[in-house]
Amino acid sequence: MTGLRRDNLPTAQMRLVDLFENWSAGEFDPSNCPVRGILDRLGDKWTTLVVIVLAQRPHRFSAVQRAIPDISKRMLAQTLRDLERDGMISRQVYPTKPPSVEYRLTELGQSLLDPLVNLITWAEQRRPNIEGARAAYDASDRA
Amino acid sequence: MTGLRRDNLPTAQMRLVDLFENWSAGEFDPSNCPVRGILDRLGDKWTTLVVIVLAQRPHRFSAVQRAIPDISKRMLAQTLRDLERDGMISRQVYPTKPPSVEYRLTELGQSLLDPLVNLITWAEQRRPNIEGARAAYDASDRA
DNA sequence: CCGGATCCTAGTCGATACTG
DNA sequence: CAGTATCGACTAGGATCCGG
Repeated sequence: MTGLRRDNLPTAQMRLVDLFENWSAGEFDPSNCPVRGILDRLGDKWTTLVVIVLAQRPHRFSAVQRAIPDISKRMLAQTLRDLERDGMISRQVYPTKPPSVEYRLTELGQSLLDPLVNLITWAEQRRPNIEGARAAYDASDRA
Repeated sequence: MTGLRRDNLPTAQMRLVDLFENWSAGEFDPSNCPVRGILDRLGDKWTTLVVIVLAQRPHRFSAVQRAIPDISKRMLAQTLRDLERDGMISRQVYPTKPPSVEYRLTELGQSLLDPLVNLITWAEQRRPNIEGARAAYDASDRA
């Protein structure tokens, strides 16, 4: 009942079992975990949105800001810098007057779109379940 | 050069274009964005790890803590509660003495494993690229 | 127009101590 | 064993001003 038989498991689960065992073998040093860094970045509130916006087409700084109305300049600049540092987007400066800077996804950035779309699709499909579960939980426990 | 032709695009990108246009049509209210809530949760530093641990098999509270050595009781309890609230895990209390509580993924939680594995796989494959880009960026800009 | 630097607030997380 | 309560440190993030 507590064990896990490897046969007849969904492939995703099997993959995770393998991954986890590999990590555990290496003492599972969390700072060395490749997933943490990636997911932390994706979860940092703006990165995903910026990637989605740039997936449409290259954008200038203020164009990104118009596309995401509730982002501050500070966070936009920081998010763009981090994404550039990770090689996900490229920054092209046109020394016009006034200057303009165009951001676009690199090939690496494009390659993120596939898993990202999977996640978004999952979120869309399962949103009713999640919201239902939340409502039920809140209703029962509030007593 | 700035436009985006719908033909001959990767499917992932096309999906995103569609999604984004739908969102924009509704004024893109960020608080109504289903993805934000999901990704925020996944990015909150522990959720993903806990899901991965529970994907191996059901765990008791302290077993999860042993599997993730650097999580505090406080954060573990909170993460488990949030996941339960979202219907991703179920909480089974055995009124033994001393009490024991077992957590396991629900069907909804299991369904997250597929997109999650995609993301992890992507992160593993692309980690050299990301780390290389980081090193290059830091080397050039430090001047 | 683009974005860096500064200041400050508000939420987040960890350590510790305590309860059922 | 399985949590909760309280506190303090840390930090993400918004507002604003400034420079290129």
